Amino acid sequence: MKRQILNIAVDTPVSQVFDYHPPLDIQYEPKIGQRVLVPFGRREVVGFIHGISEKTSLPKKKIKSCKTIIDQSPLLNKKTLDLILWCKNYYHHPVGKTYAAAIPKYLRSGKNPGHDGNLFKKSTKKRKLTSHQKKAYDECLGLIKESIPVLLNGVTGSGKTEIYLQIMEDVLKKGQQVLFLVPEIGLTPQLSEEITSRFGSCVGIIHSSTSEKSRAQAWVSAKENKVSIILGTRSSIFVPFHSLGLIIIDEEHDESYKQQSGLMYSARDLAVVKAKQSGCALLLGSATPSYESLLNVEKKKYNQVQLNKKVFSDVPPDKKLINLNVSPCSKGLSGPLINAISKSLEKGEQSLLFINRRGYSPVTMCEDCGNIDECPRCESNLVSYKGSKKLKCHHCSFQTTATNSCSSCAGKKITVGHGTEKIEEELRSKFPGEMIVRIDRDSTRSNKKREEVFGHAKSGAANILVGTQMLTKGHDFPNLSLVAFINVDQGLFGSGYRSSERFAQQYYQASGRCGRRENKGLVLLQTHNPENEMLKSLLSKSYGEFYEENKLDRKRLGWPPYTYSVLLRAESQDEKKVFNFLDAAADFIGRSMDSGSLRMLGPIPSPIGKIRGRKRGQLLLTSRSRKKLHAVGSRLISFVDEKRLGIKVKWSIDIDPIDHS
DNA sequence: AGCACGCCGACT
DNA sequence: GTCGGCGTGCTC
Repeated sequence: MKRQILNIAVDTPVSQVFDYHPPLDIQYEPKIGQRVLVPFGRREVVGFIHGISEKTSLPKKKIKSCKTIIDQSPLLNKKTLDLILWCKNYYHHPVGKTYAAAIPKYLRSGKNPGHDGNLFKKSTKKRKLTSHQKKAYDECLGLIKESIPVLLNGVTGSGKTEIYLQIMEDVLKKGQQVLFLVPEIGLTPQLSEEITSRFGSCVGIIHSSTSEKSRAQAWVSAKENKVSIILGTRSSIFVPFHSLGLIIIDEEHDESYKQQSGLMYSARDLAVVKAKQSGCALLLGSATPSYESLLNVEKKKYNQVQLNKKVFSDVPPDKKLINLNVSPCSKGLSGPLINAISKSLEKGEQSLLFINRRGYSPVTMCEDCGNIDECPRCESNLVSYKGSKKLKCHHCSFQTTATNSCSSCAGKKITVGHGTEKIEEELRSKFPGEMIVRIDRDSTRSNKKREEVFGHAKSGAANILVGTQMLTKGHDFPNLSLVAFINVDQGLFGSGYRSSERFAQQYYQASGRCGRRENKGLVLLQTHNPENEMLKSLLSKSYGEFYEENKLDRKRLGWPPYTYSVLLRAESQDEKKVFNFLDAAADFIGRSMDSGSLRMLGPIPSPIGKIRGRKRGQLLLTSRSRKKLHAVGSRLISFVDEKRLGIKVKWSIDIDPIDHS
């Protein structure tokens, strides 16, 4: 009898699997999904059994034998394998690289984590649902059985979390497991506390600062049905469950569900695939759903449950525009805004100022010669930091000490524009003695600092909060009565087709958090375009109504979700190599595509044309037909592979990119 | 991705 | 003479 052939996926950037014989001294019967140790070139690597067959197209001499089969029972079950396979095909990613992206490093190195023991359940303290919550809960429960995703579209403060938790409990009672995905755990500590305190040690937690070993432990525990819940960030979508009954995607609109390098998957989209493949329920939740999901509701691909009532009934906040053409700013703050903050302080309430730019100022310019400080390695201006007296690049690690005089003409340098640091400085000068807290990536670097800063913000000790989008993500500030957007124009009218959606989400998320209980809130928006129709809609309408209006532009211009898109990127020190590659790709696509069904934009230099000394370019493909786009992608990859076009440049393909840059 | 091989420049 | 730079090619 012939020896079996095992098709092994190895972590290497080629599209093929590698054929091996089972080990000579066979430990376990080979099964798909097991890890194996194989000789590969002159090293030994861990691979995965991807297929088992009787024949191979290779000469027998070339085929080596596996050294060992690591797992007795496969590490990866059928459902996880199906998802990995789907990923490989959909995202046009090399087989072995797809396995590598899906599986924790600890397990990929062949190690086994062992168990951490005690699995007791804590008593669950169920909260009583309001009548509106109960209605939404009942609807969700009914619709979840229809085997299509349910979008729980519930305004900020409507108590979505309690609904998730009670649905979870129902699923757990049936003896099934739950996967609860969140955008970033660091941003929602209260949620993980709530879940662990209710469900105790049958919860496995996976996020960016979970150790490699604990991550592996959570994986294996889920597979062996030793934990009932996995709470985690996007990579948890690949956890092999023993008997998964429900996936919850909290804040489904959040862009951090999309991986931005390597296997550029969307955990939210994969959840849809996984739920379908494994026949489990899927609940997506948001106060500001993505346009993709809202369109899916319209297309009846999702069921929707709406929850428009807050748990604590409140008066909606007043919303006002501040016309910056009439009320000039001092370092970003207009007179009316200063007055509003004063009033809020007098009442002992909190103010939140939103500005999506960290640092002191985005531009530093010489007053005399107009010279602007730029990064020597990137096509980007250096951001000034006053606190640390530095100029930093936000695209690479470059930083330099700030000087007062221009390097070319010795003139005086001035800062142009404002970031969180400058707003903070101005607030301190206008409101001396008040506790002001700045919340952005820079001020929350360490766990300790993050806890300190958020602690002050949440306890109400800090009267004024300044921050980036970090502030709008899932935090409750009980004493908040004023929310102000410093630079509306940059957000709402920013470049990229998604900027208005993104700003609307930030706006509704932040403004939904102000004015709880009886104190009426106020939302202020500083703008140079007070007559703009889109801005007026934002103020007078709900998120859903704004979407109905705003989506028409997206549809008219043919941007996602009304079309699908693929972005081919390339980078190299040598700009010629970048465009040789992209031109060849564009030429190939031009020759092979059916006219009309595909739109090609580029090749063009990327919006940031150079990062870390490497020139960057891109080629965008859009189409109404996902199928066609996928076929073009496949052919393009084989073409690049065959012609070895990719050897001189670093290139990548991004399926369903979140923006076209 | 690793890792080796191979072919050119500037060192003891 | 050879140490080492990184371009090229292969891994079942």
